[in-house]
Amino acid sequence: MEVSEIYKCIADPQRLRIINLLEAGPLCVCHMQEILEVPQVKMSKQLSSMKQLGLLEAHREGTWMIYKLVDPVEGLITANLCYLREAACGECSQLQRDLTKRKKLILKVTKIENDCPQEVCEQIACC
Amino acid sequence: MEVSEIYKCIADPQRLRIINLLEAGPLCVCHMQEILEVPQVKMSKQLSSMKQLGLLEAHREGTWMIYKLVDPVEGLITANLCYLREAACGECSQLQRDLTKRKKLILKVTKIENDCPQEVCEQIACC
DNA sequence: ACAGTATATACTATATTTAGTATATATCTG
DNA sequence: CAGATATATACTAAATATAGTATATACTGT
Repeated sequence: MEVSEIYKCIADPQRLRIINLLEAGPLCVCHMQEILEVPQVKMSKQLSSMKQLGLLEAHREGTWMIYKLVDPVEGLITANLCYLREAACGECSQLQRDLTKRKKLILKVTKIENDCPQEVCEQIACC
Repeated sequence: MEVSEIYKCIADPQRLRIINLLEAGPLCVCHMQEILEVPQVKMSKQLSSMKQLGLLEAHREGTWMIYKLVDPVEGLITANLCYLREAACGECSQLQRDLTKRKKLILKVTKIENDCPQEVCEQIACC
């Protein structure tokens, strides 16, 4: 995997937002969709292209597909996210907002099915 | 200037090589052309697009245009270059080779016109 | 004013990326 | 097995980016 591919990936604001979310923990497609407010096709296509690139992995859990970040180029992604989350620009504050939204969503989902321990849900958003 | 624009810029191997060169100091178009071995049009167009983006600045010196890096987003570029120069991938070693080539070229150029102090040439490659 | 060198731009062809609609697949539930 | 939910894919239209050829501009030295 070439570094230029990684940069091409994070050069798209939408994809950067996906990576930002997944860096905080695995998520299923429908939750990402809800957080980023994008149509299903778009989300699915972006995820599958990033998976093909080797940047993401996925496994099925019932009808859900849980995606997670692989970050193969020795933390290049992590380093940049770390940087961007601190930075003061429009895109950067969006990343922060997405993370907040992610937390709220996971909490909400956890409340519905109260038999699932929150630690688990926080990690894989399984229920 | 949006961060995604910066990433879009370094996502192109050719442009990354240009940025890598300029991070080591200002250079004129013809020298970059010689180091990267690309046709004049391509070089010129890439430089002008990066200039329009606000990533580069240029000033004329005789018939030469000297370009230099502006790096406006608080060292995002510098941080990544720092990272990439250490990394072990094809693109990364190319960056190292370009820097070596740059040094040699500047030395060669300096020898021809021996009335110009080398310190100056190293910095702006003026002669 | 002219020839030479360095650089930029206009225009065009081509390739790559993105977005949307419709449809397919996979899994679960009753 | 039928209906519901979640996700993926095929196909197409549209937008963007890239590359090449030819031409223009800007400056220097004669």
